[in-house]
Amino acid sequence: MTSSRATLIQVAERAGVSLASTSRALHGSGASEAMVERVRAAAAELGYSPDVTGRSLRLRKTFQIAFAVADIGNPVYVEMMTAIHEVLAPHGYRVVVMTTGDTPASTTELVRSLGSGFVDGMVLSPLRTDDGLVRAIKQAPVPVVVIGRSLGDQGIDSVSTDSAGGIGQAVRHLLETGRRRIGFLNGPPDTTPGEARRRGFDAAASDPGFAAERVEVALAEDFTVAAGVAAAHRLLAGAPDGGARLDAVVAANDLLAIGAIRAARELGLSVPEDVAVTGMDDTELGRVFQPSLTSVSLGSDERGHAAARIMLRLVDGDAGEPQTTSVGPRLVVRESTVPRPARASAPGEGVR
Amino acid sequence: MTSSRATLIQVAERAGVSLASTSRALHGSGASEAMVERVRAAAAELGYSPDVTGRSLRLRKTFQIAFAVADIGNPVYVEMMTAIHEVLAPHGYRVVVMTTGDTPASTTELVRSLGSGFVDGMVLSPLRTDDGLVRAIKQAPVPVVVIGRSLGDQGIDSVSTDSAGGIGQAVRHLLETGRRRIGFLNGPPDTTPGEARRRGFDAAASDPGFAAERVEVALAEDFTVAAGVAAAHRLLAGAPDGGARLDAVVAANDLLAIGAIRAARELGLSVPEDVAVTGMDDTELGRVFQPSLTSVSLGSDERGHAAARIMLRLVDGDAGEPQTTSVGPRLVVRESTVPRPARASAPGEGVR
DNA sequence: TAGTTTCCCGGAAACGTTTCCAGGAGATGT
DNA sequence: ACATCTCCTGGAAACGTTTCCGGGAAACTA
Repeated sequence: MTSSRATLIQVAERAGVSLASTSRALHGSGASEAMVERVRAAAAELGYSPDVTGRSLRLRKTFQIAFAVADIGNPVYVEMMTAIHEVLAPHGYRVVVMTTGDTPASTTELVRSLGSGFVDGMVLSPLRTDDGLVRAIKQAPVPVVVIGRSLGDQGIDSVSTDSAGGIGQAVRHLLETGRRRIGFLNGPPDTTPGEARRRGFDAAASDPGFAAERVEVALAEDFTVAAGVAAAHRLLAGAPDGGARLDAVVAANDLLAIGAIRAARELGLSVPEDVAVTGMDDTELGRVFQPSLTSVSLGSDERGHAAARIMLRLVDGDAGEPQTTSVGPRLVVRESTVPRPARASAPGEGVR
Repeated sequence: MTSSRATLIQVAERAGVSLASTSRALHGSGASEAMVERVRAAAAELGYSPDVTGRSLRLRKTFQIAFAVADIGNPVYVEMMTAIHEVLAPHGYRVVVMTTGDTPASTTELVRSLGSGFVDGMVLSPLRTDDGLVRAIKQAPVPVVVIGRSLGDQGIDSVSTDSAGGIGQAVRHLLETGRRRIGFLNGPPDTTPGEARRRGFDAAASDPGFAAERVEVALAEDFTVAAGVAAAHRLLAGAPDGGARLDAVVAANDLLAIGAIRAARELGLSVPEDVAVTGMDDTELGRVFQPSLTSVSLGSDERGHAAARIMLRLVDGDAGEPQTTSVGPRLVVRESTVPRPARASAPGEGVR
C-alpha cells in the first residue's frame, strides 16, 4: 500500500528511449536485443508492472470471463466454476462470479449489462429461461455460452446434457433391481432442470417396458435437502388408497435424494432395503453420504470444461456456427439402491 | 453479438451538446434539467451503456475485488465467497475468484500481481504463510484483507477465529459426555489451520481439568475425506500397546470427521455409541450427514461478511489503523457425539 | 557505388471516460 | 445601471497502454 506505481512512460524515461519502443520491448515484436535489455533493466529497477485497465482500454479486451448462476453456493455450480477456472486461468483469463437472480427478467438484465464491457464473455447457467432472455443472449455484445439447455438451434452456443435420459437410466436401474412402486421427487417444474426431469420421468413411464405397478409424484419447493425431506414425507407416508408403500424414489437432485433418505429414516424405513433412492448430479455430498448415493452424473466438471473451451475459441475470434455440445448422463450405482453394496473397491472409494 | 456499442461521444453528438455536459448529465452533478432530459433521451435512443474500462482508467478504480484461496471447491471457502459476494454486490463491486496455489511463494506471487491493478482489493485466505508473504501483503498496492490468521499486530487487516479454542470446546464436550480415550485427527501441521488445531489440542490436553486417560494423534495427508478415512483407520485400528480402544475422535475438519465416521463403520464401530466424532467448520455436509455431525462452527459466512465490510471501508479510502476482527468458535452438538440425539427440533432441522 | 530492401526507432493517435478550468448568460444586490 | 455572484456549458487534458506511420540507418544486391 505504498508509492503509486510506475508507469510505462517512466520506464521509457529511465531507459532513455521512446514510449513506443518501451512497449515493443516489453511485449510486442520488433525491438533490438539491446533495446529489450535496456528496457527490461529499467522496468526491473522501477518495479514496473503493466496496468491492465490501460491495456484493456486500448486492446478492447479485459481478459475476464463471467460465470453467472442463480446460486453460487450450489455444489453443482461450484464444480462447474472450478472446472471453468481450471481451463481459463492458464490462458490468462480471470473469472468473475455473478448471480442471475431467480427470474428470467433478472437474468436478462444481467446479460444486458454485458454491454458495459467488463468481461470478454459469459458462461451462463440460467435457472429459468424465456424468449426475452434468449433474445438478449443472441444480441449480447460479447459471447455467451449457456450451460443447461441445448440452444444450438436458436443460434446460441450451449453445453447441454440429457438429464431427461438420465432420469430414464435411474428408473430402469430401479426396475432391473426389482423395484415396482416408484416415487418421483422433483423440484419446481417451472425451472429448466425441473422441466427436463419431469419430461424424463414421463418418457420413462410411458416406455413399453415400464414394469412399475405404482407411480407417484411429489414436488419439492426448491432443490434443497430441507424441501426434499418435506416432500419425501408426503411420498413415503403411505399410499392414500391403502396400497403398498413405495419401494423406490427417483430424486431430481442429490440434495433432494438425501432429503428422501432422511425422511425414510425418520419414518423408520431403511435404505436401500425398504426403499431405494437415486439422486442426480453425482456430487461429493452423495459420494461420502451413508449410505452412499446412487446418482446420475451429469458431468458438471465436463460441462464446465467444455463451456470454457468453447468460450476460449469464441474470444479468440474463431466464430464459426453456434453449436451445442452435449455430455451424456452416466448412472453411478452405489449403496442407496442395492442391498448388498457393490463396493468391490478399496475403502474410501469414490471419495476425493 | 451485434453492432459495436455506442460511445459517449456519439450520445453527445446525437444530443447536440458537448462531451463534458453529456457525462455530467448522466452521472455527475451540475447539469440543468433540460440537459439531463435531452441527454437521457439520446442515450436511450442509442442504447448507450457506459464502458467500464474507460471509466476505470480515468477513475483509477475497477470496482472489482479478488477473492483468493488455495481451493475454491472447498465448502468452507465457497461459503466465504458467497458471503463476500452478498456484501459486495449491492455496492456495485464484482468478485473475481483466484487461486493462491499451495505454497507461500505462489501466494506471494499472486499478491504481487495486484500491481497490475485489475482489482481494487483482495480478500485472501492463505493456506500457508511465511515472512515473504507477510511483507508482500504489507507492500501490496491495494488493500488486502486476510482471513485466517490475526495479523493486526503486523499491520495487516485480518479476520480471524479462535480455531484453537474451538478444538478446546470440542475436547471439553467429549470429556463432559464421558469420553476418556481421545484421538486427534489433524491435517498437515505445516498449514495455518493445521498448526492452529494442533496448538488448540495441545492446550486442551495440558489443561489441569483434562481428564482423559489416553490420547493419540494421527495426521491426514490433507483436509479431505479420503485422507481422513486412511488416517482414522490408523487411529481406530486398536491401541498398539493393547490398551482400550479410543472412544472419541476430534477431527480438524468436517471432511476429516466424515472420513473418521466412515472408517469407524468399516471397522464395525458405531457412531456415536462406540466412538464419538467431532468436526470443525460446521458445513452443510456435516449438517445433512447421518449421523449428523457435531461440529465447531468457525462462522465462515460471518468471516466472509466481516472481511467484505472491512474491504468496503478500505476501498472507500477510510484507512484507519489495520485491525484484526475476530469471530468466536461455537460448538454445535448433533448426533455424532451423543447417543440419544438431542434432536428436539422439527424434521430437517439444521438443513437448508 | 548506387539502389533497394530490411530493420528499428520515435512521434502521435487512439481506446472511452471524468473533471479541471474558463467563460458566458442570467439573476441578484446596491 | 453597474458590479457581483451563481449556474451552466464547452474545450481540453488526463488516466496508461498499444500500434500505425514515417523516417533514418544499416545491410544487402547489382
